Amino acid sequence: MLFSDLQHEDFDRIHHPIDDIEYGPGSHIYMQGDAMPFVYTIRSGLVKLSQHLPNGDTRIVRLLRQGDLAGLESLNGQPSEYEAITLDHVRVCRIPHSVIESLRRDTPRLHDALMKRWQKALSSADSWITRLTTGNSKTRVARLLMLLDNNSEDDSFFLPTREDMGAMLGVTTESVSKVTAEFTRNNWLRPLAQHRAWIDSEALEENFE
Amino acid sequence: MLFSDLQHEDFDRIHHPIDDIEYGPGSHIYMQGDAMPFVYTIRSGLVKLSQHLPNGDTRIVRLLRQGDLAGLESLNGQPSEYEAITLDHVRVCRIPHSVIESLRRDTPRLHDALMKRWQKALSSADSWITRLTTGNSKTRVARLLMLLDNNSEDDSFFLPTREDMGAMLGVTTESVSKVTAEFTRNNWLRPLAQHRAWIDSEALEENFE
DNA sequence: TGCCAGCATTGAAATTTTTCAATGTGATTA
DNA sequence: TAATCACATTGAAAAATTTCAATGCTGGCA
Repeated sequence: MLFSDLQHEDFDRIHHPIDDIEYGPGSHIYMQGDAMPFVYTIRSGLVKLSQHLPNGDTRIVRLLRQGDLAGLESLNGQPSEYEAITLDHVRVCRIPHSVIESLRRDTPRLHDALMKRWQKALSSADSWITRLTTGNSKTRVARLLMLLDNNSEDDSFFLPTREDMGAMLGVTTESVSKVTAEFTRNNWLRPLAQHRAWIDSEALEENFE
Repeated sequence: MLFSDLQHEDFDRIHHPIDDIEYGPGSHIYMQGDAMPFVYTIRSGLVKLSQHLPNGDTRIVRLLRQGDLAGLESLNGQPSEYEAITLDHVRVCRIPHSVIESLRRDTPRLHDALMKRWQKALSSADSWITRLTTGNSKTRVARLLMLLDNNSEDDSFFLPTREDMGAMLGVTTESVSKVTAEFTRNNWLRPLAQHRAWIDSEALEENFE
Protein backbone atom coordinates (compact mmCIF):
# COMPACT_ATOMS: atom_id res chain seq x y z
CA MET A 1 0.00 0.00 0.00
CA LEU A 2 1.07 3.48 -0.81
CA PHE A 3 0.27 4.61 2.65
CA SER A 4 2.00 1.89 4.56
CA ASP A 5 4.70 4.40 5.39
CA LEU A 6 2.32 6.82 6.96
CA GLN A 7 1.39 7.01 10.62
CA HIS A 8 -2.14 6.89 11.72
CA GLU A 9 -2.36 10.58 12.44
CA ASP A 10 -1.67 11.29 8.82
CA PHE A 11 -4.74 9.43 7.78
CA ASP A 12 -6.91 11.57 9.97
CA ARG A 13 -6.17 14.49 7.72
CA ILE A 14 -7.87 12.83 4.83
CA HIS A 15 -11.32 14.22 4.30
CA HIS A 16 -11.83 12.94 0.79
CA PRO A 17 -13.34 9.66 -0.29
CA ILE A 18 -10.86 6.90 -0.90
CA ASP A 19 -12.71 4.03 -2.46
CA ASP A 20 -11.90 0.39 -2.74
CA ILE A 21 -13.03 -0.91 -6.11
CA GLU A 22 -13.09 -4.38 -7.62
CA TYR A 23 -12.95 -5.27 -11.29
CA GLY A 24 -13.54 -8.49 -13.20
CA PRO A 25 -11.05 -9.67 -15.84
CA GLY A 26 -10.82 -7.44 -18.90
CA SER A 27 -12.22 -4.30 -17.25
CA HIS A 28 -11.03 -0.84 -18.20
CA ILE A 29 -9.72 1.09 -15.23
CA TYR A 30 -9.00 4.05 -17.50
CA MET A 31 -8.41 4.68 -21.19
CA GLN A 32 -5.84 6.55 -23.22
CA GLY A 33 -6.93 10.19 -23.34
CA ASP A 34 -9.03 10.07 -20.17
CA ALA A 35 -8.80 12.96 -17.76
CA MET A 36 -7.47 11.40 -14.60
CA PRO A 37 -8.33 12.89 -11.24
CA PHE A 38 -7.23 9.69 -9.47
CA VAL A 39 -4.31 7.53 -8.70
CA TYR A 40 -4.82 3.83 -8.09
CA THR A 41 -2.89 1.42 -5.94
CA ILE A 42 -3.24 -2.20 -6.91
CA ARG A 43 -4.24 -4.32 -3.93
CA SER A 44 -4.38 -7.62 -5.78
CA GLY A 45 -4.46 -8.98 -9.31
CA LEU A 46 -2.66 -8.04 -12.51
CA VAL A 47 -3.20 -4.95 -14.67
CA LYS A 48 -1.77 -4.29 -18.13
CA LEU A 49 -0.71 -0.78 -19.04
CA SER A 50 -0.75 -0.30 -22.77
CA GLN A 51 -0.29 2.38 -25.38
CA HIS A 52 -1.79 2.65 -28.85
CA LEU A 53 0.20 3.81 -31.82
CA PRO A 54 -1.46 6.06 -34.40
CA ASN A 55 -1.38 3.16 -36.88
CA GLY A 56 -3.51 1.03 -34.59
CA ASP A 57 -0.81 -1.19 -33.12
CA THR A 58 -1.03 -1.67 -29.39
CA ARG A 59 1.89 -2.36 -27.14
CA ILE A 60 1.80 -3.38 -23.50
CA VAL A 61 4.49 -1.41 -21.71
CA ARG A 62 4.21 -2.65 -18.17
CA LEU A 63 2.37 -5.04 -15.88
CA LEU A 64 1.17 -3.68 -12.56
CA ARG A 65 0.66 -5.89 -9.56
CA GLN A 66 0.17 -5.69 -5.83
CA GLY A 67 1.65 -2.52 -4.42
CA ASP A 68 2.14 -0.81 -7.79
CA LEU A 69 0.68 2.59 -8.51
CA ALA A 70 -1.36 3.27 -11.65
CA GLY A 71 -2.00 6.76 -12.95
CA LEU A 72 1.19 8.29 -11.61
CA GLU A 73 1.74 9.86 -15.01
CA SER A 74 -1.29 12.02 -14.66
CA LEU A 75 -0.44 13.67 -11.34
CA ASN A 76 0.46 16.64 -13.53
CA GLY A 77 -3.10 16.93 -14.76
CA GLN A 78 -2.44 15.70 -18.29
CA PRO A 79 -4.77 13.14 -19.84
CA SER A 80 -3.53 9.58 -19.63
CA GLU A 81 -1.08 8.37 -22.26
CA TYR A 82 -1.99 4.83 -21.33
CA GLU A 83 -4.92 2.56 -20.88
CA ALA A 84 -5.09 0.29 -17.86
CA ILE A 85 -6.99 -2.96 -18.29
CA THR A 86 -7.31 -5.75 -15.77
CA LEU A 87 -6.09 -9.22 -16.69
CA ASP A 88 -7.72 -11.11 -13.86
CA HIS A 89 -9.80 -10.17 -10.85
CA VAL A 90 -8.38 -6.94 -9.49
CA ARG A 91 -8.88 -4.91 -6.37
CA VAL A 92 -7.68 -1.33 -6.36
CA CYS A 93 -7.75 1.58 -3.99
CA ARG A 94 -8.73 4.79 -5.79
CA ILE A 95 -7.21 7.96 -4.39
CA PRO A 96 -8.18 11.46 -5.58
CA HIS A 97 -5.31 13.69 -6.62
CA SER A 98 -6.43 16.21 -4.07
CA VAL A 99 -5.60 13.76 -1.30
CA ILE A 100 -2.13 13.16 -2.66
CA GLU A 101 -1.60 16.90 -2.99
CA SER A 102 -2.63 17.77 0.51
CA LEU A 103 -0.67 14.92 2.02
CA ARG A 104 2.31 15.83 -0.10
CA ARG A 105 2.45 19.24 1.48
CA ASP A 106 2.27 17.98 5.02
CA THR A 107 3.99 14.67 5.25
CA PRO A 108 7.51 14.17 4.00
CA ARG A 109 7.07 10.44 4.36
CA LEU A 110 4.55 10.42 1.56
CA HIS A 111 6.97 12.27 -0.60
CA ASP A 112 9.50 9.57 -0.09
CA ALA A 113 6.97 6.85 -0.74
CA LEU A 114 5.96 8.50 -3.98
CA MET A 115 9.58 8.84 -5.05
CA LYS A 116 10.11 5.17 -4.45
CA ARG A 117 7.13 4.37 -6.67
CA TRP A 118 8.46 6.51 -9.50
CA GLN A 119 11.75 4.80 -9.16
CA LYS A 120 10.24 1.38 -9.28
CA ALA A 121 8.10 2.18 -12.29
CA LEU A 122 11.09 3.54 -14.15
CA SER A 123 13.33 0.66 -13.38
CA SER A 124 10.59 -1.73 -14.39
CA ALA A 125 10.14 0.08 -17.69
CA ASP A 126 13.83 -0.14 -18.41
CA SER A 127 14.25 -3.76 -17.57
CA TRP A 128 11.21 -4.38 -19.74
CA ILE A 129 13.17 -2.88 -22.62
CA THR A 130 16.36 -4.75 -21.90
CA ARG A 131 14.90 -8.11 -21.07
CA LEU A 132 11.66 -8.41 -22.98
CA THR A 133 12.50 -6.78 -26.28
CA THR A 134 15.96 -8.25 -26.83
CA GLY A 135 16.83 -11.63 -28.28
CA ASN A 136 14.81 -14.05 -30.35
CA SER A 137 11.25 -14.99 -29.56
CA LYS A 138 12.08 -18.08 -27.51
CA THR A 139 14.33 -16.05 -25.25
CA ARG A 140 11.73 -13.34 -24.84
CA VAL A 141 8.94 -15.75 -24.00
CA ALA A 142 11.19 -17.53 -21.51
CA ARG A 143 12.06 -14.24 -19.82
CA LEU A 144 8.43 -13.20 -19.65
CA LEU A 145 7.44 -16.50 -18.06
CA MET A 146 10.19 -16.13 -15.48
CA LEU A 147 9.08 -12.58 -14.74
CA LEU A 148 5.47 -13.68 -14.28
CA ASP A 149 6.64 -16.51 -12.08
CA ASN A 150 8.80 -14.23 -9.95
CA ASN A 151 5.97 -11.77 -9.52
CA SER A 152 3.70 -14.43 -8.13
CA GLU A 153 3.52 -15.20 -4.43
CA ASP A 154 2.15 -18.52 -5.39
CA ASP A 155 3.81 -21.59 -6.84
CA SER A 156 1.80 -21.04 -10.00
CA PHE A 157 1.29 -17.77 -11.84
CA PHE A 158 -1.13 -16.02 -14.17
CA LEU A 159 -0.54 -16.93 -17.82
CA PRO A 160 -1.88 -14.21 -20.16
CA THR A 161 -3.41 -14.93 -23.54
CA ARG A 162 -0.93 -15.47 -26.36
CA GLU A 163 -2.13 -12.22 -27.85
CA ASP A 164 -1.28 -10.23 -24.72
CA MET A 165 2.06 -11.96 -24.43
CA GLY A 166 2.75 -10.98 -28.02
CA ALA A 167 1.88 -7.36 -27.26
CA MET A 168 4.33 -7.44 -24.36
CA LEU A 169 7.17 -8.92 -26.38
CA GLY A 170 6.65 -7.27 -29.73
CA VAL A 171 6.02 -10.52 -31.62
CA THR A 172 2.90 -12.03 -33.18
CA THR A 173 0.34 -14.14 -31.36
CA GLU A 174 1.22 -17.16 -33.49
CA SER A 175 4.92 -16.89 -32.75
CA VAL A 176 4.23 -16.82 -29.03
CA SER A 177 1.94 -19.78 -29.40
CA LYS A 178 4.57 -21.81 -31.22
CA VAL A 179 7.05 -21.13 -28.44
CA THR A 180 4.72 -21.83 -25.53
CA ALA A 181 3.57 -25.02 -27.23
CA GLU A 182 7.17 -26.12 -27.60
CA PHE A 183 7.94 -25.26 -23.98
CA THR A 184 4.92 -27.26 -22.95
CA ARG A 185 6.08 -30.26 -24.98
CA ASN A 186 9.46 -29.95 -23.22
CA ASN A 187 7.69 -29.89 -19.88
CA TRP A 188 9.24 -26.54 -19.12
CA LEU A 189 5.79 -25.00 -19.01
CA ARG A 190 2.71 -26.63 -17.58
CA PRO A 191 -0.53 -24.75 -18.22
CA LEU A 192 -3.01 -25.31 -15.40
CA ALA A 193 -6.66 -24.48 -15.09
CA GLN A 194 -7.96 -20.90 -14.94
CA HIS A 195 -5.24 -19.17 -16.94
CA ARG A 196 -2.62 -20.24 -14.48
CA ALA A 197 0.59 -22.11 -15.17
CA TRP A 198 3.74 -23.51 -13.68
CA ILE A 199 7.30 -23.40 -15.06
CA ASP A 200 10.49 -25.31 -14.53
CA SER A 201 12.56 -22.23 -13.74
CA GLU A 202 15.84 -24.08 -13.61
CA ALA A 203 15.39 -25.56 -17.07
CA LEU A 204 14.32 -22.23 -18.54
CA GLU A 205 17.08 -20.32 -16.83
CA GLU A 206 19.62 -22.83 -18.06
CA ASN A 207 18.50 -22.56 -21.66
CA PHE A 208 17.88 -18.83 -21.88
CA GLU A 209 19.86 -17.14 -19.12
CA MET B 1 18.39 23.03 -15.62
CA LEU B 2 17.07 21.24 -12.62
CA PHE B 3 17.27 24.39 -10.59
CA SER B 4 15.60 26.70 -12.98
CA ASP B 5 12.53 26.57 -10.77
CA LEU B 6 14.37 27.67 -7.70
CA GLN B 7 14.72 31.20 -6.50
CA HIS B 8 18.07 32.70 -5.78
CA GLU B 9 17.74 32.46 -2.04
CA ASP B 10 17.49 28.70 -2.36
CA PHE B 11 20.89 28.55 -3.94
CA ASP B 12 22.46 30.30 -1.00
CA ARG B 13 21.70 27.28 1.12
CA ILE B 14 24.00 25.14 -0.95
CA HIS B 15 27.30 24.66 0.78
CA HIS B 16 28.45 21.69 -1.26
CA PRO B 17 30.46 21.70 -4.45
CA ILE B 18 28.41 21.56 -7.60
CA ASP B 19 30.80 21.03 -10.47
CA ASP B 20 30.45 21.65 -14.15
CA ILE B 21 32.18 18.89 -16.06
CA GLU B 22 32.88 18.37 -19.75
CA TYR B 23 33.36 15.07 -21.52
CA GLY B 24 34.60 14.16 -24.99
CA PRO B 25 32.67 11.69 -27.15
CA GLY B 26 32.60 8.13 -25.81
CA SER B 27 33.38 9.04 -22.19
CA HIS B 28 31.96 7.08 -19.30
CA ILE B 29 30.02 9.27 -16.89
CA TYR B 30 29.29 6.23 -14.77
CA MET B 31 29.16 2.46 -15.15
CA GLN B 32 26.71 -0.25 -14.24
CA GLY B 33 27.39 -1.20 -10.63
CA ASP B 34 29.01 2.08 -9.65
CA ALA B 35 28.11 3.59 -6.31
CA MET B 36 26.52 6.88 -7.22
CA PRO B 37 26.74 9.79 -4.82
CA PHE B 38 25.77 12.21 -7.61
CA VAL B 39 23.03 13.22 -9.92
CA TYR B 40 23.86 14.85 -13.23
CA THR B 41 21.95 17.35 -15.28
CA ILE B 42 22.85 17.41 -18.94
CA ARG B 43 23.64 20.94 -20.08
CA SER B 44 24.43 20.06 -23.68
CA GLY B 45 25.18 17.04 -25.83
CA LEU B 46 23.74 13.54 -25.99
CA VAL B 47 24.22 10.70 -23.50
CA LYS B 48 23.23 7.07 -23.96
CA LEU B 49 21.89 5.15 -20.96
CA SER B 50 22.43 1.44 -21.43
CA GLN B 51 22.05 -1.82 -19.57
CA HIS B 52 24.00 -5.03 -19.99
CA LEU B 53 22.34 -8.42 -19.91
CA PRO B 54 24.09 -11.31 -18.19
CA ASN B 55 24.69 -12.92 -21.59
CA GLY B 56 26.71 -9.94 -22.75
CA ASP B 57 24.08 -8.22 -24.87
CA THR B 58 23.80 -4.50 -24.37
CA ARG B 59 20.69 -2.48 -24.88
CA ILE B 60 20.37 1.29 -24.95
CA VAL B 61 17.24 2.18 -22.99
CA ARG B 62 17.17 5.95 -23.27
CA LEU B 63 18.91 8.97 -24.71
CA LEU B 64 19.48 11.90 -22.42
CA ARG B 65 19.81 15.42 -23.71
CA GLN B 66 19.71 19.01 -22.52
CA GLY B 67 17.71 19.33 -19.34
CA ASP B 68 17.53 15.62 -18.62
CA LEU B 69 18.68 14.17 -15.35
CA ALA B 70 21.06 11.21 -15.16
CA GLY B 71 21.46 9.11 -12.05
CA LEU B 72 17.95 9.64 -10.71
CA GLU B 73 17.73 5.89 -10.15
CA SER B 74 20.41 6.00 -7.54
CA LEU B 75 18.91 8.64 -5.29
CA ASN B 76 18.01 5.68 -3.10
CA GLY B 77 21.64 4.79 -2.58
CA GLN B 78 21.63 1.69 -4.75
CA PRO B 79 24.45 1.13 -7.23
CA SER B 80 23.60 2.14 -10.78
CA GLU B 81 21.71 -0.35 -12.94
CA TYR B 82 22.85 1.61 -15.97
CA GLU B 83 25.91 2.96 -17.63
CA ALA B 84 25.93 6.46 -19.00
CA ILE B 85 28.22 7.11 -21.94
CA THR B 86 28.51 10.31 -23.94
CA LEU B 87 27.84 10.22 -27.66
CA ASP B 88 29.26 13.60 -28.51
CA HIS B 89 30.78 16.46 -26.58
CA VAL B 90 28.81 16.74 -23.37
CA ARG B 91 28.63 19.27 -20.56
CA VAL B 92 27.03 18.17 -17.31
CA CYS B 93 26.42 19.68 -13.93
CA ARG B 94 27.26 17.23 -11.16
CA ILE B 95 25.21 17.56 -8.00
CA PRO B 96 25.93 15.59 -4.80
CA HIS B 97 22.99 13.68 -3.37
CA SER B 98 23.44 15.58 -0.13
CA VAL B 99 22.52 18.80 -1.92
CA ILE B 100 19.38 17.28 -3.34
CA GLU B 101 18.46 15.92 0.06
CA SER B 102 18.86 19.14 1.94
CA LEU B 103 17.06 21.14 -0.72
CA ARG B 104 14.33 18.57 -0.82
CA ARG B 105 13.57 19.14 2.81
CA ASP B 106 13.40 22.87 2.54
CA THR B 107 12.09 23.81 -0.84
CA PRO B 108 8.84 22.40 -2.14
CA ARG B 109 9.64 23.78 -5.54
CA LEU B 110 12.52 21.35 -5.91
CA HIS B 111 10.23 18.54 -5.03
CA ASP B 112 7.98 19.45 -7.86
CA ALA B 113 10.87 19.83 -10.23
CA LEU B 114 12.12 16.38 -9.32
CA MET B 115 8.68 14.88 -9.78
CA LYS B 116 8.51 16.36 -13.23
CA ARG B 117 11.83 14.77 -14.09
CA TRP B 118 10.70 11.35 -12.96
CA GLN B 119 7.62 11.76 -14.98
CA LYS B 120 9.51 12.75 -18.07
CA ALA B 121 11.95 9.87 -17.74
CA LEU B 122 9.14 7.39 -17.33
CA SER B 123 7.13 8.64 -20.22
CA SER B 124 10.24 8.62 -22.35
CA ALA B 125 10.96 5.03 -21.38
CA ASP B 126 7.46 3.99 -22.31
CA SER B 127 7.33 5.71 -25.62
CA TRP B 128 10.70 4.13 -26.30
CA ILE B 129 9.02 0.77 -25.89
CA THR B 130 5.99 1.61 -27.97
CA ARG B 131 7.66 3.48 -30.78
CA LEU B 132 11.16 2.11 -31.02
CA THR B 133 10.65 -1.60 -30.45
CA THR B 134 7.46 -2.12 -32.47
CA GLY B 135 7.17 -2.69 -36.21
CA ASN B 136 9.73 -3.78 -38.76
CA SER B 137 13.23 -2.42 -38.93
CA LYS B 138 12.49 0.29 -41.50
CA THR B 139 9.74 1.67 -39.33
CA ARG B 140 11.93 1.62 -36.24
CA VAL B 141 14.83 3.35 -37.93
CA ALA B 142 12.47 5.97 -39.34
CA ARG B 143 11.01 6.63 -35.90
CA LEU B 144 14.44 6.89 -34.33
CA LEU B 145 15.57 9.38 -36.96
CA MET B 146 12.47 11.48 -36.37
CA LEU B 147 13.04 11.36 -32.63
CA LEU B 148 16.66 12.47 -33.03
CA ASP B 149 15.53 15.21 -35.38
CA ASN B 150 12.84 16.42 -32.98
CA ASN B 151 15.28 16.47 -30.11
CA SER B 152 17.63 18.74 -31.97
CA GLU B 153 17.38 22.52 -31.76
CA ASP B 154 19.27 22.61 -34.98
CA ASP B 155 18.18 21.90 -38.51
CA SER B 156 20.53 18.91 -38.47
CA PHE B 157 20.92 16.32 -35.73
CA PHE B 158 23.41 13.88 -34.26
CA LEU B 159 23.44 10.57 -36.14
CA PRO B 160 24.77 7.75 -33.91
CA THR B 161 26.83 4.85 -35.22
CA ARG B 162 24.84 2.04 -36.79
CA GLU B 163 25.86 -0.13 -33.87
CA ASP B 164 24.36 2.26 -31.33
CA MET B 165 21.23 2.65 -33.40
CA GLY B 166 20.94 -1.12 -33.46
CA ALA B 167 21.28 -1.26 -29.67
CA MET B 168 18.47 1.27 -29.39
CA LEU B 169 16.13 -0.56 -31.74
CA GLY B 170 16.92 -4.16 -30.92
CA VAL B 171 18.19 -5.03 -34.40
CA THR B 172 21.63 -5.80 -35.78
CA THR B 173 24.15 -3.25 -36.95
CA GLU B 174 23.92 -4.58 -40.50
CA SER B 175 20.15 -4.32 -40.62
CA VAL B 176 20.29 -0.71 -39.53
CA SER B 177 22.93 -0.04 -42.12
CA LYS B 178 20.83 -1.53 -44.88
CA VAL B 179 17.94 0.70 -43.90
CA THR B 180 19.91 3.93 -43.51
CA ALA B 181 21.64 3.25 -46.82
CA GLU B 182 18.28 2.82 -48.50
CA PHE B 183 16.90 5.98 -46.90
CA THR B 184 19.98 7.83 -48.11
CA ARG B 185 19.46 6.54 -51.65
CA ASN B 186 15.87 7.80 -51.44
CA ASN B 187 17.12 11.18 -50.28
CA TRP B 188 15.09 10.84 -47.10
CA LEU B 189 18.31 10.91 -45.08
CA ARG B 190 21.34 13.03 -45.85
CA PRO B 191 24.38 12.26 -43.72
CA LEU B 192 26.52 15.35 -43.18
CA ALA B 193 29.98 15.81 -41.76
CA GLN B 194 30.80 15.12 -38.12
CA HIS B 195 28.20 12.48 -37.36
CA ARG B 196 25.42 14.87 -38.18
CA ALA B 197 22.56 14.37 -40.60
CA TRP B 198 19.41 15.84 -42.04
CA ILE B 199 16.11 14.13 -42.80
CA ASP B 200 13.09 14.81 -44.96
CA SER B 201 10.58 14.53 -42.12
CA GLU B 202 7.56 14.80 -44.36
CA ALA B 203 8.66 11.92 -46.55
CA LEU B 204 9.53 9.73 -43.57
CA GLU B 205 6.35 10.58 -41.72
CA GLU B 206 4.31 9.80 -44.80
CA ASN B 207 5.89 6.40 -45.28
CA PHE B 208 6.09 5.28 -41.66
CA GLU B 209 3.54 7.23 -39.66
C1' DT C 1 50.39 13.06 -49.29
C1' DG C 2 49.32 8.50 -48.46
C1' DC C 3 48.22 4.91 -45.03
C1' DC C 4 45.38 3.05 -41.43
C1' DA C 5 41.81 2.10 -38.40
C1' DG C 6 37.28 2.20 -37.67
C1' DC C 7 32.96 2.42 -39.35
C1' DA C 8 29.56 1.62 -43.13
C1' DT C 9 27.82 -0.84 -46.86
C1' DT C 10 26.75 -4.78 -49.59
C1' DG C 11 25.55 -9.57 -51.02
C1' DA C 12 24.26 -14.28 -50.49
C1' DA C 13 22.86 -17.91 -47.66
C1' DA C 14 20.88 -19.40 -43.33
C1' DT C 15 17.58 -18.60 -39.94
C1' DT C 16 13.74 -16.55 -37.78
C1' DT C 17 9.43 -14.49 -37.89
C1' DT C 18 5.22 -13.38 -40.00
C1' DT C 19 1.27 -14.37 -42.61
C1' DC C 20 -2.64 -16.84 -43.81
C1' DA C 21 -5.55 -20.55 -43.52
C1' DA C 22 -7.01 -24.64 -41.14
C1' DT C 23 -7.70 -27.42 -37.37
C1' DG C 24 -7.80 -28.44 -32.19
C1' DT C 25 -9.57 -27.71 -27.46
C1' DG C 26 -11.95 -26.44 -23.39
C1' DA C 27 -15.28 -24.01 -21.00
C1' DT C 28 -19.88 -22.18 -21.12
C1' DT C 29 -24.55 -22.28 -22.48
C1' DA C 30 -28.80 -23.92 -24.69
C1' DT D 1 -25.27 -33.66 -23.85
C1' DA D 2 -24.49 -31.07 -27.86
C1' DA D 3 -23.51 -26.66 -29.83
C1' DT D 4 -20.84 -22.69 -29.69
C1' DC D 5 -17.34 -19.33 -28.95
C1' DA D 6 -12.97 -17.84 -27.90
C1' DC D 7 -8.48 -19.06 -27.87
C1' DA D 8 -4.62 -22.00 -28.98
C1' DT D 9 -2.05 -24.71 -32.01
C1' DT D 10 -0.16 -26.15 -36.32
C1' DG D 11 1.73 -26.11 -41.09
C1' DA D 12 3.39 -24.22 -45.30
C1' DA D 13 4.83 -20.43 -47.87
C1' DA D 14 6.34 -15.67 -47.94
C1' DA D 15 8.88 -12.05 -45.97
C1' DA D 16 12.08 -10.08 -42.88
C1' DT D 17 16.17 -10.41 -40.30
C1' DT D 18 20.53 -12.19 -39.08
C1' DT D 19 24.89 -14.04 -40.09
C1' DC D 20 29.18 -14.13 -42.18
C1' DA D 21 32.43 -12.55 -45.23
C1' DA D 22 34.00 -8.99 -48.31
C1' DT D 23 34.57 -4.51 -49.91
C1' DG D 24 34.08 0.75 -49.47
C1' DC D 25 34.83 5.03 -47.46
C1' DT D 26 36.74 8.72 -44.56
C1' DG D 27 39.01 11.35 -41.16
C1' DG D 28 43.06 11.44 -38.50
C1' DC D 29 47.85 10.59 -38.27
C1' DA D 30 52.70 9.53 -39.68
